[in-house]
Amino acid sequence: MIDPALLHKGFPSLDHGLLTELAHHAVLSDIPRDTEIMKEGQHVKMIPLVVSGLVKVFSRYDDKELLLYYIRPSESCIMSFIAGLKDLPSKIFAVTEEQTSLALLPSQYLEKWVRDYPRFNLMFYEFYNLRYADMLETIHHLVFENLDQRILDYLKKKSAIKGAEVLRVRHREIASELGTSREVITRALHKLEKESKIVQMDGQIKVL
Amino acid sequence: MIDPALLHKGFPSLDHGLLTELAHHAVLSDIPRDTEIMKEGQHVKMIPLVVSGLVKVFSRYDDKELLLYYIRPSESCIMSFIAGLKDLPSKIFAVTEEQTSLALLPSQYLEKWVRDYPRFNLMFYEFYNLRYADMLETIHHLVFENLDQRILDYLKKKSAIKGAEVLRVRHREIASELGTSREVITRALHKLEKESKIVQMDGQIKVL
DNA sequence: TTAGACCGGTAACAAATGTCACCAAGCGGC
DNA sequence: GCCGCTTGGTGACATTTGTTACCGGTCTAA
Repeated sequence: MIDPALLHKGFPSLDHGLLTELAHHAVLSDIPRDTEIMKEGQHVKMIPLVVSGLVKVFSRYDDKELLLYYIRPSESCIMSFIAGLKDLPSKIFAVTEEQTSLALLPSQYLEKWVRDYPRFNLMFYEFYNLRYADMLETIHHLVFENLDQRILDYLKKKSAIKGAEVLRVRHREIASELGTSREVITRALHKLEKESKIVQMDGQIKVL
Repeated sequence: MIDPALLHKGFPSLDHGLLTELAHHAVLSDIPRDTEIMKEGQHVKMIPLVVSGLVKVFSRYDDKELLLYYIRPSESCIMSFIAGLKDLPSKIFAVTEEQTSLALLPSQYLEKWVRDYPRFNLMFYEFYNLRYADMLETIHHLVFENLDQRILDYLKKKSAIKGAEVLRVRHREIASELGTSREVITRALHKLEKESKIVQMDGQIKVL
């Protein structure tokens, strides 16, 4: 049971009845940064609504990873929703990128909410749309852009999401999130710097 | 107005009330093969349910394309659903790959159906899941596989979807759907043939 | 202080993919 | 037949990306 007002703040489209219903069954969970909250193959009992913080969702194969998208405050994880609704295993990984606060909804009530609350459905359709758009964008980058451009887009997006002009991010992390290797990133970043598209200074990167 | 029995056949999970409601407003449309039924930027007034045939969905940039997924009988296009629900423009293209029969649902009733028929929601969640899985798979192929393996997977999938062991497909078409060029495909197919993974004979390809 | 860990830098090379130029075979229309 | 078109085949080359093997700097724990 959590405070309905807290939910209302992040999810203002939900009407009163649904809000109290959700708040009644939800559990609030504070999670430190860099914590894995979902891994591949895992079955899900709780659907998380992100109240504050930031969650990174990615795919992994062998040792290689690829960033798929971020889940921001007032959003949720549709993989959990799917998995909860049909008791399927997850195909992706999720890690908190910052200290994050989640409202956890027990998946046993999902069917009821889907049945009784149209707004609940509209909300999750909205979340699906976000992810569909994200995945499509990711595919676009992969197919139609070279690595330099991908890195640039990645940095711009990261700046926007973090609300920071200057990024403190390791070459190794960029490499991992773009599914390539550290040396390649170092090389490309230097090229971008020569082309005056970014500036690097003591471990920080700024997109121009 | 179309025959509810026709809809029931392809979408047996829908209950009687919903079925008659949908059938009442739906329009049946037969479309020849290789017809573009949705293009980027287009606003959508009708949500298609595929009754028979096959629809190919892809992304395009400049002259380059990439196959995203197929929409098969008893499925629908979630991009239309999104676009219909929120009057947003499409970000993808869709083309009939075979002679195709569609049941078109006017998007003006979407909100009502979402509100009144839980099964309607469950059905579209199911469609979303299909697409999410498809896109994730596409990303996997792009990031974690080389071109040879991608081609092989592409051919296998195409065989499965068409229900044909032997494929009659142009090198140029494969190239287009994988977002690369014809020469590259020709070269790779020969390599696969040398490795005894496929056979090519007078314009046909068989996966072994 | 030293050992180990991480970070970024870099050269040289390997492999994968994209591009260009051209050719030959088949096929349908006239 | 001949023309124009599409299809596939192929070599040579450019470009992009991945890999390997180093280096030196910085930081921290012992």
